[in-house]
Amino acid sequence: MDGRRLLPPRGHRDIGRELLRSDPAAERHRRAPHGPCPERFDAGRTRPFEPDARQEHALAPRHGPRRHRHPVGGRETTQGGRHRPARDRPRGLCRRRVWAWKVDYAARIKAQYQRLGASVDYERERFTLDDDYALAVRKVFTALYEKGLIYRDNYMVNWDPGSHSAISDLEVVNREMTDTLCSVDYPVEGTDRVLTVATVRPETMMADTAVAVNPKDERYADLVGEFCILPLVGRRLPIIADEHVDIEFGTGALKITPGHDVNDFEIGRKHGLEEISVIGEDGRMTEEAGERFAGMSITDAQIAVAEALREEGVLSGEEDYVHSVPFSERSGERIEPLISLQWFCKMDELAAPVIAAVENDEVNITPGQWKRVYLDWMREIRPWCVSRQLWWGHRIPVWYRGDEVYSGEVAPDGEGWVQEEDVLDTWFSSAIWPFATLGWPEETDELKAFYPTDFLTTAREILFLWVARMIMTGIEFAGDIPFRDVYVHSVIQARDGRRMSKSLGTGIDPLTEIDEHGADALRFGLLAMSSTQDVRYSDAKVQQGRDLSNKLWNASRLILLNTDEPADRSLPDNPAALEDRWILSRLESTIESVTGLLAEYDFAHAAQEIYSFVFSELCDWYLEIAKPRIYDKDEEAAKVLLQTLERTLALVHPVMPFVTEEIWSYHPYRDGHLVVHDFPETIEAHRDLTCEGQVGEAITLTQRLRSWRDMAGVPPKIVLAATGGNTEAPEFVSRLSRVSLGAAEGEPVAVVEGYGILPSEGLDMKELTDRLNVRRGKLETEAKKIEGKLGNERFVEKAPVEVVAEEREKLERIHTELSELG
RNA sequence: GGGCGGUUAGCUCAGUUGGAAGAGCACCUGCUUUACACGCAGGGGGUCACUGGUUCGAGCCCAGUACCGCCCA
Repeated sequence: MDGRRLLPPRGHRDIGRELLRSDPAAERHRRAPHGPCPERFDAGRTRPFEPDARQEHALAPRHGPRRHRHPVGGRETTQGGRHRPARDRPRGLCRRRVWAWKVDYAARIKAQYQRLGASVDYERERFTLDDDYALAVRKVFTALYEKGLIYRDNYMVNWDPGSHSAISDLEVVNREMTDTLCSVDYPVEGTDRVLTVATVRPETMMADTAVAVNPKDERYADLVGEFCILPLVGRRLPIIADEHVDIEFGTGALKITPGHDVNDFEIGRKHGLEEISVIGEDGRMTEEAGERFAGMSITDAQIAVAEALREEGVLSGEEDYVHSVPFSERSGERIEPLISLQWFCKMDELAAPVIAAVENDEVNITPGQWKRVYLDWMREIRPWCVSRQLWWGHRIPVWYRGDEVYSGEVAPDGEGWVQEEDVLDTWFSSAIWPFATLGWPEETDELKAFYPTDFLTTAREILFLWVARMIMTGIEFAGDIPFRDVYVHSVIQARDGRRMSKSLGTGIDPLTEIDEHGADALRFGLLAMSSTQDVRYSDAKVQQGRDLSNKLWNASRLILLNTDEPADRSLPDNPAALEDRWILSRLESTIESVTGLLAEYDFAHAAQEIYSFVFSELCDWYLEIAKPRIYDKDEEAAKVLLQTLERTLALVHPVMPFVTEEIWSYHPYRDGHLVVHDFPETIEAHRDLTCEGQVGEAITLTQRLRSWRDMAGVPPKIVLAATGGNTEAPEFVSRLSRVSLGAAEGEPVAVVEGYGILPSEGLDMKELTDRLNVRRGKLETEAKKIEGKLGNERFVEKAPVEVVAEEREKLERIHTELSELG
């Protein structure tokens, strides 16, 4: 290991999100000669190492929900249950459990990465709660607080009644639900008219503070500015105009409940409406909901409120309504949008340089379509809720004493200070991963050497949550972007096209796949199958990887068991044998192509190139052509074989590290491990396009002869003889086609590519005639098509001359073959 | 409701600027050829979702339709 990598965090439970693309890409960077900035990489999902949702869920209920907030700095809300005492004992317990878990989990992750063959520095690990990392987190928080970018406020959050915490958008999953859409009549004050509103959540109506209509809606234009009366409660609600209201939906009148609906909250703030909460953080109705409903669960309240409305005769309609409803990924409970006292970070100021960095291509996002998606999101960015009500995590570095509030890296001097109970959102500490892991805020050698990094691979769902925030903090605190390239990897779906997910049971465990097919096969398969942004898991591609691994092994056996180490390894630029020049040239083309594809992060095509070079060009043709010389211990052949094998192994190693390293250990040129061997550079002198053309023609000739043999039903053992034709054809054509060219004179029974095939036993002339007739039919159809084209004056006139000339050549070739068929 | 992606061989997917439809797997026929049957050779198989348009020429460009998927609201 070269000591330049950081431990990629987090385990691979499912590979749908966890492709190893960073590894081959990193190796390309590492081995390719490049500038003074060495690289490091964060592999895979690389969410910095923290307990995940399941772990937290397993911990939290055991100690009960934590609900203690210091009210300083924010307006109190009307929800209940927020003044419970702090529970220090559970925090301590939880912390110990998390650390025990961390030790165990870190070992598992490490083992998984090792089995997958990730080329990282296993000596360097960082845990987000390490002392120095935690200090960096506090420093960042304090700096943002002092700049006035972090503040405390009552705001709408995704409240998870199950885990008793605000949760991030990422942890919210939307599901289709059928609910009852209730139409409720709100009488308009001072008239006998009613405004009918439609809602799936009648139980929140006690928190209504307005009714809104679209300003363009003529039906209600005269009512804007008037008031209506909230049924059951009797409160006066202003009728306001807001463009957000959909004229087509329901009656076109929308009840506004700023305390319990995200959109209503925004509208409420815009119009300065009162924010009332009737649902508590425990998921039950509060006293604010009125005696009749207080204490009820939301489901019970829904039924009870509908019943009450029915009694009053204002429930004018009920129908089934299918819509998507947010649920917590942590607890499985339905998310309650609640107004809650939380810590926020202002984003506008921090986002501006991030938008600029991406717009100016200082940070490239691949594939390009994500750049726009990313920018769209960044331009609409909202304040970030950074506080969480969990037992573990980075405790917010804020202390209270009476009305005083202090933020700093350590507790303030003096008596009576109480630290904030809330902890930071995991993405807050993750946001500084690229530089905090390198020792920031100290100006360490690592920081100087490795920051900024070259690239990051990531999943698209955390492009905003994490990647954007890393860029923000990077620019703000480390003084530079954290990486130049962001590669958004594709999502592998289950074999049947469904999303991979534990709850659906559609996950695929990479370790099981490795047990069955080997790590090299899995790595190859994942690269090969990930051509587009959403692809199905393909067992066939993993099989292909296994086949490639096997092929490499066997080809190497042929080479290594039959060659002696040459006294002088160097090769002339132009070896005497045609096939030697050919394979060297083809290898150069392949290296050039693969290098280019890796640079573009086109891993699927890179895998394809490698596969076809090894199978087709190296094994099927070159090794077969060279076999006699291999067995004869031809020295120049040995040099070509050993060098070609060496360079091929180095080329394939990033994709298949295990088998290539193993083969390398038997290679006479071995000098240290392959993992630190240079990625092959192209050798221009080996390029020989004339030779590639010549051998290409010889290969085509061989294939035509073989095909003809098959058509004529000639048994494999029989060697045919042919006369005439091109006397320049390489020796191997005769050998590989089992048609001895120019070996005899006689009256041919057929002509193939200008060679006259002589009569021989085993020739089934009947079979041949039948099949040749089929062939003739095809050629004639094709000839007619081309003749039609060339007969079209407009084609000849308007198409480029090259295209027309090409068509003429094609036609000529067809006529030649037709005449050969006789 | 808004945005994006997809629809090509039995299956999973390629197809660069418009110029004779490709790969892997599966299938068929041969082959115990001394690296490899996880192999070799040969072969069959496609109205490129549908409709219209641009063009000498469309899988590719334009408009619309249908179905599938993802993201956001």
